[in-house]
Amino acid sequence: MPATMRDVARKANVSIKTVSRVVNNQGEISEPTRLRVQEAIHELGYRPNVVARSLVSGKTHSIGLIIPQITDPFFPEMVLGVESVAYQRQFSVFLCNTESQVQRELEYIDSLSEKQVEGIIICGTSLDEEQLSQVGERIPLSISAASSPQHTAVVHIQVDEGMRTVTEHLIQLGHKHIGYISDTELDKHQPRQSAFCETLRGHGLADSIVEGCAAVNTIDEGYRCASNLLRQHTALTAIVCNGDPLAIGAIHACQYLGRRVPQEVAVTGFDDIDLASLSHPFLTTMHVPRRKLGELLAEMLFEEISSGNRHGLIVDLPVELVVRESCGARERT
Amino acid sequence: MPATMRDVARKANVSIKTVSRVVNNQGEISEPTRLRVQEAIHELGYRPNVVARSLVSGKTHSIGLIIPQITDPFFPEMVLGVESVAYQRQFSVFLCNTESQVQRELEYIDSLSEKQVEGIIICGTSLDEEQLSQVGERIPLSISAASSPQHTAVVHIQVDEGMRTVTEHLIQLGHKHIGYISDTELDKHQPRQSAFCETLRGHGLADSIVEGCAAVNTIDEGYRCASNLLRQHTALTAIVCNGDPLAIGAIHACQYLGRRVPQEVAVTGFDDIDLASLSHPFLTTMHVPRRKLGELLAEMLFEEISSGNRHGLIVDLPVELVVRESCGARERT
DNA sequence: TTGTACGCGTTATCAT
DNA sequence: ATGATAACGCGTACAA
Repeated sequence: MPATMRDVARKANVSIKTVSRVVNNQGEISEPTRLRVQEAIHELGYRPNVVARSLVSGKTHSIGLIIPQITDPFFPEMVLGVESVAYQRQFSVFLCNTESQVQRELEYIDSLSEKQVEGIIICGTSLDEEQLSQVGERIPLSISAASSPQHTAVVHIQVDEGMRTVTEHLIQLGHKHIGYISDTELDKHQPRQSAFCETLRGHGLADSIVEGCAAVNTIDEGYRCASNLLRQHTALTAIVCNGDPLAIGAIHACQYLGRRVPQEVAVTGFDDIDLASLSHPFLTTMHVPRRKLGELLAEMLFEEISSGNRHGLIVDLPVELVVRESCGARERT
Repeated sequence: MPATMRDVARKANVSIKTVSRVVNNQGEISEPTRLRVQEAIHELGYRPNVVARSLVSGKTHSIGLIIPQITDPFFPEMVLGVESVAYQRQFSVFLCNTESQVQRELEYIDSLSEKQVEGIIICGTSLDEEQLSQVGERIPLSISAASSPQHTAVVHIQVDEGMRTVTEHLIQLGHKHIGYISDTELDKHQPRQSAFCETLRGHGLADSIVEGCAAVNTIDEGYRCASNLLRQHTALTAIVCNGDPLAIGAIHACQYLGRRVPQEVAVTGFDDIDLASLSHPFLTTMHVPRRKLGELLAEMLFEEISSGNRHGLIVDLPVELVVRESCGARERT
């Protein structure tokens, strides 16, 4: 049973309010009583109870961070970004791992708001615009997403732009039969996928579109999907992957099927995780500034928290093509 | 201003206590009033305020998790382990990233206990046994460490055993001049390092001991240290690294210096992160069950939390040698 | 079955 | 400069 202000007050022969004053350095206090109080605090090992403080102030100095999977190499850096700016602001962050389950995401949102967090950051949500708006209505919300629900601050990673760039890159290298593998549900309304399709269509390659769907962004899934794709569509000379792990799996699949990368099949990734510069061949991919993403999301959230109103800020985060070896940009025959 | 129990009570024409009863499903309540209350709850969008609840119960249903760096590939899986068992128990976890700074670790500990977390898990601490004991004295504490401070539950990763195994492996392959690279301060009292030295000594190779110190467990640091080591000690035919990223950096250094791995220089890692099975050559390393580690730490913590007393449980977590290519176990000439 | 009154540890408003 | 007292939102004991 830790000591309370009351205990300190008794020991120092002062009122509770006086203790409160020295703890928070507010108001004028005579030097002798201040010292008496501080001594009592020290002797009793008194530490303020933030829960009680929060009940009064209505501020918990904590936020929630919801992500699908911390083991997905995309997220650690982004979490780092969030955590570091939260630390600067003296906020604590609840980490919530949904394992990509909508149900769990909803549970976490409820749990967090019951715990009176002052805001929530969601990255890689499974919720729709409607649901996000509802959440943003009652609590500051900062998300990374393609759409821009009302009441929420959002960071657009320019992922469609990026997908267009990669696809153009492959077309320029002479590819006409290009496959697409994604870990998000295949759906022409997905900005990435539609960017991919439209780029092909823009070059008169509409008929060559071929897609595969992975359950999660892992090497194994990439291997599985690419194997299927390559077996069913022998004309394929390139595979665009929406995630580096998928791409690395795809490269393995090519190697297993005896199709050389990049000479016979070109492969591209997305995100530029550490693995991308260590795979063989080195992966051509889109670089996404993940730490920056986390920092931005956090800063936007704190902006809304401190200002007290939901401006629904929107920021674009550019991505950048990193040409390495897996497309044979220079050697393709 | 969210609705409170009082608001609900007024709306439903009942006392606060009655609302409390239906919210917590306790006591007998007549069906009509229960319905009235539930309707009021729904209409007002009432959500219980966990902060107030915590103040009364003294339980916050949250724990703290302190790690050095989430971007170090060792930690995401371990964090996953902790988070998933916390989720099962309906606990929230505060993620605290110290960036390996003692100062920050101490700040986090204070902040967490002020926030009344019910326990703290620390992995990769910079604190000494004394400091950890003090923390464990006033709050359930679960750590992964080499020593076993009082009042704390600890998981021993059998890392000295592992280091011995790797070293033996190299000696058996005929190596006589073996270097050692670690990201922890070089100190003969470090269990890993002393296991390494003693194994060499046990085989009459005491004179060949050579060590390098890395600042952090990264590929770049491994590259830097291994370069120095190889230049200063040309007789080296093997390098033991206390971390896979270091080992991968070391391999790069060998390649850069024109020394083939594993034919001319053997390299071993530690931890068996994903990278280890993707590097070239594939890395021989010690597998550490990281998710299991997180789960264990969490379970031990919850055990102490629910039982209410500090038994200071101690558990050993075995590691396992994974022989891949980087030592040329079969091809060495 | 339902309500009253008090306490949790802190901050804030007014006095003194 | 210091103190008494009432909140904050909820649970619990004890009544009714």
